[in-house]
Amino acid sequence: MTRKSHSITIRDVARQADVSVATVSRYINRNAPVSPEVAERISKVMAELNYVPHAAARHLATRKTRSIGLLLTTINYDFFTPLLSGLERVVAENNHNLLVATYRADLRKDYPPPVGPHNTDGVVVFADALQEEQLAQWYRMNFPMVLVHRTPPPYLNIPYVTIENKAASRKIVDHLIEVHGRRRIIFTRGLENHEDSHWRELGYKASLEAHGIPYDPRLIIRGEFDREVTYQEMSAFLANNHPDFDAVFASDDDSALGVIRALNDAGIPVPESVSVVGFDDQHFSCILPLPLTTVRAPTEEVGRMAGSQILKILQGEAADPMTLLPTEIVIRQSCGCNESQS
Amino acid sequence: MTRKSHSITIRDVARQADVSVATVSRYINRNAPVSPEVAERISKVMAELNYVPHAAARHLATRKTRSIGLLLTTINYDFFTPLLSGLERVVAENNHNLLVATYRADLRKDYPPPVGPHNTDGVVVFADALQEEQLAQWYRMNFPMVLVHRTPPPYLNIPYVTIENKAASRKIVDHLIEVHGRRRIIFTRGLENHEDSHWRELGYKASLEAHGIPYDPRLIIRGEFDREVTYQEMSAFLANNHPDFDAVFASDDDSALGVIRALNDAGIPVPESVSVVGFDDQHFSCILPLPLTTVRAPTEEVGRMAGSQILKILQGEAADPMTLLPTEIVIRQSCGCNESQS
DNA sequence: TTGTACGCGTTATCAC
DNA sequence: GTGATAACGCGTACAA
Repeated sequence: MTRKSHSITIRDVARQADVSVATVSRYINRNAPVSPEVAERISKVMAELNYVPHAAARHLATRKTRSIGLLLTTINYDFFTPLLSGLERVVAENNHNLLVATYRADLRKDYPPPVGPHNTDGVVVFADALQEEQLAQWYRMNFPMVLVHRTPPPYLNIPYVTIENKAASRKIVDHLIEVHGRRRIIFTRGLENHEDSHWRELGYKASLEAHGIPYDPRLIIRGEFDREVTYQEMSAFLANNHPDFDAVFASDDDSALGVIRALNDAGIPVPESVSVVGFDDQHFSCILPLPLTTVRAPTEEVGRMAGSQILKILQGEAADPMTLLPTEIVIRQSCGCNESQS
Repeated sequence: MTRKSHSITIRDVARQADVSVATVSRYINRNAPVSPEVAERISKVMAELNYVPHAAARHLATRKTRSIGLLLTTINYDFFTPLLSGLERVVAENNHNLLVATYRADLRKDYPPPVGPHNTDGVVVFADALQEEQLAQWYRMNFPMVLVHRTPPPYLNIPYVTIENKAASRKIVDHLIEVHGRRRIIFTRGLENHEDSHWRELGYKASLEAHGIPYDPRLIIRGEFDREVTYQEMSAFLANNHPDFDAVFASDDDSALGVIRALNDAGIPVPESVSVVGFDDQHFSCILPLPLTTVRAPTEEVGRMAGSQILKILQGEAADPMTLLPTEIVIRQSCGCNESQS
């Protein structure tokens, strides 16, 4: 260590305020009484010097980083905006920092995740950003975690927050069937290994079954929660001679846009000939000239809840093992209804 | 310090591998030769112990955090998704972490920004997240910064990356005038203190002037880059007896949606009676049933460039003082054109 | 109420 | 090529 640091430290403050570093520390952390006049002196010197405690040193001494990590698979979807927004707000309100990182467990098995015990006090893990093995390891060492849009494996008691997928999916498909008389309904799958997609498909099947409609695997289309992929797949479906259909349940709103575009390309009138519904109620969904009938997912609240759960754990409280946020279907016009938009 | 830490340290590795901590450190950082067999031993022990170096300790010793901060005013807009995505990618590729934080300089004058020299090696500052005074202070202490969507005050030589606003705005208004014969064009302003909005307005004015159309302040509407605000303002405008108009240049696509909705509510046909154009080419803009004529802003690249600039600085290289990314107008249908959508 | 001194986990500087 | 060991800046027993 040769290079004398030129940054100002607590020692500089102490010297100028003519007290010990301990006193300055106490003043900063307000964890022990400091006489008013000394406090005044310290405060003034700190302001003069623009002193800000060095985080790393603090972390090392405290063994707390005051920051929490968010582990995502990708940042490509607008879906993440409300999630991030909600999480950041809660985290910031509690004077913590937020580290945002992407990680594809399947791609980088040899590298450790970019956020973890070494640089955060806890992490929020989205969907399948982490593999079970990694979850298990952190679980064993009691590292605080909260899962979002994913349930933990049964033997790992990790708190999670997710949304109600199945019932709402079933309801929206019910609507297609009962109100609009649709019976040949396509489902565009989301990403594999993504529970949301899985549950939505189950809701879809449940509805079909309840109405005595046979499940036809030819009506299941790949979509990956991606507008472009869904557009391609839907177009391919339409191009070949395909089974009849009269509705599409897209696994999310973004895919629904891909579906609609493919349908438009093919000259199939929506919603007259084919009803289209989605999931999420994204930012754009209500404003489309053909407003989307969809399921409202409280994504921002998922972010907030994840934040408050992880903070609870950090404060030594027990987190709720499971937070299941309600969803509701919102009927607009892409299904064929003609209600006023909301 | 009472609580003996149970985390495994470099010392544990050293002991088990039967070498000194210095050697382990050398192995980890590959900054000095280590005999192959020793390397092998260390490597094995590290894997067994799941050892990950403690970031804070490293930071303290190195005086480098290996993380960069992103300072935003808010995360409410989908606009940030590509920005964040681009930035995160570059940052991660260079083995750095990304701290995302919001800060409203105007609201919390007494609190220091959540990211800064104390916990990052450098920050990317969006628009007016920071006040000049703070910029100046960090500049004086040589703290690495890159501004995005903002130019630094003239006396602060801070690198910035932003997009070409004025020329594109002028071009899109030219289009309205020259191709569609519009002459009474509304501009919905973005946020105050936001340079993008400012430059877009200048482009708007330049176009008017070039065509000999008088500037009418009554045609300037508040919008704040927000769909809802713009909707309200536009509706209010329409409700009172207002001057004639035949087109709207919205300061961003999100506002354009608010405009269109207000117009729809009022029964004014778009684009027949009124052309509407936006700015940004957001994710949803091309898929609208009335695809939006707008300006394509390379927001993801702004993120990437900001990342590479700040990393350059961290590596001791000089950053480009200014990075001005080109924009291009994309003609779709909301202006009245009937081109195929892209 | 205040000060002294040690430890947090790592890097880097010496010697060897 | 390797091993001791002093920093890095801060928090906190413990003593006063």
